[in-house]
Amino acid sequence: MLSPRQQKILTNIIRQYVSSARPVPSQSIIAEADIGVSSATIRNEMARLEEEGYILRPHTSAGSVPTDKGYRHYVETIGEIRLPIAEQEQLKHSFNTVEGELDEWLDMAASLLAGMVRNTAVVSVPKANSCRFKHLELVSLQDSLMLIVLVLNGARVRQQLVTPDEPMPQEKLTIVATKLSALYSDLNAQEIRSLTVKLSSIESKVTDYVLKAIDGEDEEEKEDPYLDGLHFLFSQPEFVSNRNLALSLMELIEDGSLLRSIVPPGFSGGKVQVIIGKENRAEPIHEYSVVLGQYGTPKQASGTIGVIGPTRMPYGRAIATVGYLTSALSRLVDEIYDGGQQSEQRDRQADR
Amino acid sequence: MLSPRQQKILTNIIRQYVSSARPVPSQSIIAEADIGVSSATIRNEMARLEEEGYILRPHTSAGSVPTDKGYRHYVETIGEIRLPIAEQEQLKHSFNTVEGELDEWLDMAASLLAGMVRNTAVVSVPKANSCRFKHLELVSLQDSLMLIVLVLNGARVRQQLVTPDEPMPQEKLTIVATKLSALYSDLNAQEIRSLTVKLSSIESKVTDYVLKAIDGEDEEEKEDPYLDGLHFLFSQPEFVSNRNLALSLMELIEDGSLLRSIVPPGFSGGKVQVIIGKENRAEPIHEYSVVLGQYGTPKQASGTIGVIGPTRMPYGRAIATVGYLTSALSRLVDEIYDGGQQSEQRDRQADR
DNA sequence: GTTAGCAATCAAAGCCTTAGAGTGCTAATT
DNA sequence: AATTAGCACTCTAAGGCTTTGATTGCTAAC
Repeated sequence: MLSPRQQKILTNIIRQYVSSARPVPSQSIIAEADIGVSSATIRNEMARLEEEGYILRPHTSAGSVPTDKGYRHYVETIGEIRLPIAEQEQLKHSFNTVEGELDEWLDMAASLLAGMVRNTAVVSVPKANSCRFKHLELVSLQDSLMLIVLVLNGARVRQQLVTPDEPMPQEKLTIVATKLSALYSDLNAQEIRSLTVKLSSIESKVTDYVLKAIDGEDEEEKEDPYLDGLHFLFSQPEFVSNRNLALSLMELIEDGSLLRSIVPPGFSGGKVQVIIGKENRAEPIHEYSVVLGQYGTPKQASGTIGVIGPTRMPYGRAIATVGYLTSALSRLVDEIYDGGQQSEQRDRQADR
Repeated sequence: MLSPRQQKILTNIIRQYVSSARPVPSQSIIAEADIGVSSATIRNEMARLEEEGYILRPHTSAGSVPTDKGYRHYVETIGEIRLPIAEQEQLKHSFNTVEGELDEWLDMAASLLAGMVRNTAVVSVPKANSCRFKHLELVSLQDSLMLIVLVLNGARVRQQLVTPDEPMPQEKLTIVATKLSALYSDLNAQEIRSLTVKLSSIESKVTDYVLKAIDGEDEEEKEDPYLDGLHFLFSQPEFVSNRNLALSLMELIEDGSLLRSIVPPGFSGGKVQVIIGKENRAEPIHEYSVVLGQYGTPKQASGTIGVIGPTRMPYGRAIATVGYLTSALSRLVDEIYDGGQQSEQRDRQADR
């Protein structure tokens, strides 16, 4: 519906508005976009763009500001975006400085994303769709205090302090742990429940905890996501003009309910998804946009990574970065969860 | 140096200013403080308080605003403060809804503190002054990936993914883990290093990780502290008047270097410490105050809990709450770290 | 369809005035 | 010597008015 020239103008308006945060006048469009017409023509086109709802004007004699619809059109038409090789290298490099634990990778991902897009980044902990027992360990810390360490599939480690009824020496605990580890190996909660083995008091106490923990994993994710770049929310000029909105957004973020209200109902992996302004379900983010990716695979485990910021956001960069990090984290999850495919795994190793 | 009446006036100015955030006029002092003099007398006293540096005036015809010195005096003279019983009960109750992991207790502490004082709360993870090996477990996740789970004293669990050179069946790993667990039990890094036992390739690889982990614990604390109530920083009127300051503070908080720059060099447990405005070492918090407590004991493990907010802060409440939470967390650390004293432990149990 | 030219529009900044909150000072009072 | 009533003085905050400058909308010519 938009002529190529209109598109070009719209795109240019968005580019300029994203970086300057002020209405874009027809003059600076001719200056920046290499289009062979005068400012008057641009103004004519602008009038049409406004009629169609792609832009709006703060007042009669002001420049153009993109609307949600304008951004939407922009996002739909930029097509595949890749990060420049140099920046990919940089990300890869930072990523490689981390070692070991999943947490740190996720934290790093949030930090990189926030830095690249200069907005707030959120990374949720991957949630496995099936939770299986892997291993159990009981450690006596002192006579009447012991630590249960539970390893689930996907290298998830859970721990809890427990006070047994009577003191338990380490040897005894080791025997219990070994027995239960063998018994429950690779089972899920339901399968463990259906076992009809006679258990001692301590064994059933431990089993109770194990079941509770696995059930907990299967339920809603309660774990707080990794956050970074919160301060960007407040350095943006949008914050000044609408303080209350930014504040309620911040509370949403802090109490951890952000992702729940952001992620749309039918969100499944694949492409990076962009939700712009009023397209958001949650009221407090009607003036914000979100760029979301899902990493991992539904079969194994999957988590969400995203950026949130004012609708005036560098969508290209955001989409590219989220896309890049999505595949990086996917590889990671794959490595941790899926042992079967040796060949694939070698690929991954080589890739890093 | 201050007459009782001057004290009374100063205290009242602070109380009012803390809750209203606007200069306190002589009128409202007579209204609130039950002092048998006229506003003219108050004004005379105010003039003297200003000369002495306890208060200052935004301009000639404005009311009083406390200075750092004024707050300092106030804090020195309020004496022992206890939380009202009702609120103690409430805290205790919230605390008891949490179960199990240390992390959750700390998170809860931050959340409660922030809520009570309506400011940003920080709780650092307790750092043990000595780190000892407790237990080791190796879990095979797939042919070429294994998980090392290391338990240290104080119920600290550390984990790392490792790719061994050759596939290792679980049985083999269990044997290795059992052997090393027995060998290193209750030793610290140095003692482990001084052992001269011949180790297999896999055993020494695991040992390397163990040593690295223990060394890491002994070093600077790198773990991010628990944060809550960040949004309070931005709902305060102070934020509007000095946005840049609040922003740099927020960056400080986000990159985790906050506690390092807050905690004064010779800070050791005991009493709750209050650092007001310019008394802070770090430049970005010269208009903020910090109320700090140290929990745990130097002998076992200790962490820091604190509130940070504008100098206009409810010091009484803050000190009382930090004090309360300090002892609550101390009990917790004691329970986890110190097994020797049975009698003490029973007390603690009864107390909850 | 494009464009030059110019009047019309509007926000932002500056300036002035006013209102009122609150003090400082003086002189009277206890 | 301390207190206080009373009043002039000070200073901010708010409102209104004007000016400035950026930018458009429109018209008429190309």
